[in-house]
Amino acid sequence: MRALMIMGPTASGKSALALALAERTPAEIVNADSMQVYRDLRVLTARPTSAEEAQIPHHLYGHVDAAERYSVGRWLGDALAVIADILARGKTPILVGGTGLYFSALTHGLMETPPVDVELRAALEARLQAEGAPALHAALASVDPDSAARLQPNDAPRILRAFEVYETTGASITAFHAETKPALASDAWAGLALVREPRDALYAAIDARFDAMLRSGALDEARALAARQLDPNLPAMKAHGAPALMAHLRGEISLEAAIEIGKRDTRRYAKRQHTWIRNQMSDWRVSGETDRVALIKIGLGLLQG
RNA sequence: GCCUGGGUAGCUCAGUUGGUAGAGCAGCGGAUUGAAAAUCCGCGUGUCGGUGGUUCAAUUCCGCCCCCAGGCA
Repeated sequence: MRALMIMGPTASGKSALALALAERTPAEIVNADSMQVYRDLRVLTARPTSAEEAQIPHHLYGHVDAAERYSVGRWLGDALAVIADILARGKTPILVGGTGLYFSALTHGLMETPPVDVELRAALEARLQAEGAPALHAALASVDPDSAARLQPNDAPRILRAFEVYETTGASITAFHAETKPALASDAWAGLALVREPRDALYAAIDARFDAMLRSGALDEARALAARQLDPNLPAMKAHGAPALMAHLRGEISLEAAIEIGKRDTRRYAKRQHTWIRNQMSDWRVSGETDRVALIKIGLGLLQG
């Protein structure tokens, strides 16, 4: 028994495929999407419906509050526990999602470092605010030249991370990377990555789905999220469409403009997902198949090994 | 039908005193190890409406035609 993983660009139909496969074999579904974990974002992240969740057990969907800062590390721990549990019950874990990094943590691993002190993190963020990313990058270069050399001077999150790892451990994050081990053995999983090219049809599906989200209460969801007055830098506050819809609710932009921004951000994301699949997933079965029956056949084949 | 303005990148437009053209947005390529739906790097993708003429050379000048907008009938 091994795990099946399904990755694909947003709106490519991967959740429906996972459900179809779970109906044909003893399996449970595990979320591998960084935004569908947030409780507050049911509509905007196109999470499976409660009817679908009633059909087949779903895990790691909406189990995190938007006020929390979830991360790859937390997800990896959660996912490994859920996978072990499903396997122990004699079922197949089917992981579905669009977050390439999450799958990578499972199949290629995530480095192991001690937890970072909250105050150190806050101090570095303050410094980033005050001096800007290039200054922090220059400072990093003086203590960890290897990492600074492969990071762009404006890539704030990565510079910050490299810095905090160095401050905490005294070693280069690049050295930690080199020691990474996969969380799952290569024979413990099979992966199916969906691509949609040319992208015109996918982009049309993205636009249509965003319109459908609005009819399903996306604006109300954005209003409720805005009412919580959370830090706009929290991950959940950056879900596609959320920042623009909240800006509209504040009267800053028209609804039409907000919709266009939400759709555009989603399209750009789909493009990045294609780039990831093309260049980071050589050990996956990559398929441009769109026919439902054919896809189910491919999925079942991968389950058999 | 006549007059005026306009047809240049997917869109909105700029420009070339004649030497095959450039901005914004959209888009495309890439990176990706605890924010990853994040973040960052890179790239103009073009029968300059059509056709004939003048010219060494026309997207640019001239003629004719087509299309769009507004005005007059």
